[in-house]
Amino acid sequence: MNEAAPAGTQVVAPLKRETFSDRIAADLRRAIISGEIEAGDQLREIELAARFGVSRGPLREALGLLASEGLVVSVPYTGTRVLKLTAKDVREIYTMRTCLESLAFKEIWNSRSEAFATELEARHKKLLGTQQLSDHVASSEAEVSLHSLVYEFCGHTLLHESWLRIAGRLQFYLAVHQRAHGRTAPIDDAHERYVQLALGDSLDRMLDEIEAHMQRGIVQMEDYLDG
Amino acid sequence: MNEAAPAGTQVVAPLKRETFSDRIAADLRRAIISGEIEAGDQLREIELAARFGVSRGPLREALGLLASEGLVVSVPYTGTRVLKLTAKDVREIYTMRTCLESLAFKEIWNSRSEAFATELEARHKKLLGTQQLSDHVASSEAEVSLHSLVYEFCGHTLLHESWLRIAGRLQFYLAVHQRAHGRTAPIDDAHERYVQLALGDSLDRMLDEIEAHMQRGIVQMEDYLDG
DNA sequence: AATTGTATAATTGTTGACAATCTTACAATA
DNA sequence: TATTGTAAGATTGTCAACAATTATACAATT
Repeated sequence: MNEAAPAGTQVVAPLKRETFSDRIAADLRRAIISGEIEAGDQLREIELAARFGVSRGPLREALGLLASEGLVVSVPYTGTRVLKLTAKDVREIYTMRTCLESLAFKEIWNSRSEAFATELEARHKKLLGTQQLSDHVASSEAEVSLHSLVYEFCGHTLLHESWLRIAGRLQFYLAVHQRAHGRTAPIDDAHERYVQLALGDSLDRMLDEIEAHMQRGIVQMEDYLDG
Repeated sequence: MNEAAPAGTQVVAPLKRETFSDRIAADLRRAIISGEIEAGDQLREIELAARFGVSRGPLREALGLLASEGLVVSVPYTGTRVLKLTAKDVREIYTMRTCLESLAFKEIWNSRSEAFATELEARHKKLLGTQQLSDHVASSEAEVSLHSLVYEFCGHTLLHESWLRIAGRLQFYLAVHQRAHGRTAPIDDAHERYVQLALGDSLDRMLDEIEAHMQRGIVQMEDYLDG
């Protein structure tokens, strides 16, 4: 092999040109989260290619992206289906979140900016708005967006990337769960407390809140499965 | 309230048929980690397709897999190049490892099996062997394999998956680093201590060791960059 | 009725050709 | 000299047809 790039030149913000597969992956993601395509459904390549007006090549690439996010699972020569979440899956999502989000707050704690605070409150307000409108999809998106903030600001690229890889599954679960419940109203003031502590002055209390927040999420899921 | 065996058809070990892209991805991974393809090199699809005797379709899929592992980075219409690790990248890998491996040990601690202990010592012995042979590739693989064990045994699928997604980058770094150093001999008895504590009876001491282990890794990397 | 074998259909895996985009070299211009 | 425009080449993106594999229906057999 040959030819590395010149040592000095640093690639900055490649300004990625959008390719078909990106748009298709986004559309499919939306369709899955909104419930238009249900959990367990098979995603047929020919059918979807026709629907999006492309050939199977780019479509396969889009499915590959979704598979890397865990939203679909594909078996060679058999097909790819929309993820069917189990209770174990959800528990794992929450324990992972505890771990990742704690690290994110540790990383950002001593350099929380004004912009961070502003944006955090903006996203919180947006979440409250969607909850009042009973818009399940927008609500799940807003909740994920609220929690995404710390990953976006903490400056830890790998951590942010790891978060993005499970954020889709979380949003999928939240949307499904809320649809099943038939409500989007918050069960308590958890997010108020979350925002307040995130802007407060005790990292330890924030970390405790994260753990408690996730634990409540697990309990809520298990209650739902029992009821 | 736990555990599986739900009604309905359960997917049992799909026995994945191997497809071209899997084998190609594995071969490319090996070539990248061994240094046959150097960091920063461009991976040309036509050239690689010819080398592996396939068309560009499966090859592109293989590149997609490597991209999802972070071993290569691709820009639309421009190409995909082998990852060039920065000091920041390496620091992030180690802080992520601290976070993930701690969770893994918390999960497994009270259910460590006899098989776990046996396999841990087996992999440790294998690591020592490769280090004496000064085989950089095998040594980096053995070291990653040693640390992989806890993820394989802890029963946390999502955690394991997250680990696999950074394990390739870690092995890549270890191999590059060891080649640059020209040695594979351990700098201290870190792995002895790691194994001993992993089989010991204090989770807290194990967690401390993980943190220290990763911190040493970062320091070692920074020393190398300065020297 | 349950099981097994076989032909058929449906679906994914793979290929080679063509289109779109980027990179490079180089001449024209100020 | 430095800059800009342009054309050629190289590389990736996309497509439509073909091959390999799996799933289904159904008859034959026990």
